Amino acid sequence: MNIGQAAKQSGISAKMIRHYESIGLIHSSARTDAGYRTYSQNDLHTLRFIKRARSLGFSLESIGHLLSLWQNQERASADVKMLAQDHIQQLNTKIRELTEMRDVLLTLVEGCQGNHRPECPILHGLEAGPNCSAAS
Amino acid sequence: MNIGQAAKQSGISAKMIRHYESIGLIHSSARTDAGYRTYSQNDLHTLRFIKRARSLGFSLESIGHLLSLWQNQERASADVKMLAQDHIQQLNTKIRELTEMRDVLLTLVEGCQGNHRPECPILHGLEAGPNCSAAS
DNA sequence: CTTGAGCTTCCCACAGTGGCAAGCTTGATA
DNA sequence: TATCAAGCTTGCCACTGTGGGAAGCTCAAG
Repeated sequence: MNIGQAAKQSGISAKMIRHYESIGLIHSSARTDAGYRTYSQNDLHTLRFIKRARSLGFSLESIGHLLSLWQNQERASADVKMLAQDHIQQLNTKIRELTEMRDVLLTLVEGCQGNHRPECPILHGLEAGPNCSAAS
Repeated sequence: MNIGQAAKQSGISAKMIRHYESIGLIHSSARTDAGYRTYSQNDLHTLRFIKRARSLGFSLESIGHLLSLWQNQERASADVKMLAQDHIQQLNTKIRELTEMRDVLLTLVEGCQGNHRPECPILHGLEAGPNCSAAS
């Protein structure tokens, strides 16, 4: 199967497949005499694994670790679990940060008339600092 | 005040202040004869505005809009409000995505023994796709 | 006058993805 | 068989926002 087919079937763009190869995330695929990359079902399996890991927000670096654990029959599930928990932590941190931002913004927006006049608590908030008293 | 002072007092690194100037987010500051950038209280005010907008997650592009509204005495608060609401939307979308990722991962992690043995539901989940039945 | 801190510009890096261009291959059709 | 479109190749540039470093100038204090 050529790269276009592999892209369609894995959900990863051809561009990205080449990129993943270039950074060593996946092994260099086989090539035809003309130099076309060819992909086996096994390769496809790996690409799908990557696709799903990406969709859970793992970084390419973490995915590298996950792949090597996946392919290592002697792995300890504890190692995988640690990676996953670590990522959950990061997700929670990010979620918390974004939620705080949103809540501050919501407060500001609620106070804003949103009319034709220039008076605007949102701008005042940015000026004075919503977190001015609460440090930064 | 030199750029170093401005950086300390605004919380934006000197590096970034120069960058913001280079992309036109802020006006080019005054210079001494020797070519050193100098910043007034007014400039500092602007930098702090940017700092706070950044801390609420606004993109530099949006901050450009916010700045011009801020400096325009004839703005309509409705315009500011729209920008803010738009950003809240984006934050909510992101929060939702990350939360979904986290929840899927939590489910996988719960099923994993996390011991010395290779059997690992997390890897199975990545293989088969946690969202395999639920589309992607 | 020397020294060290601070400033200048310019280039490189990161993660992850997209786009474009020049040139070759492949397969089908006229 | 000649040709044409679609698909492949590599390579370079873009984005966002930030940091690092180098080479060289300036300023203030000793």
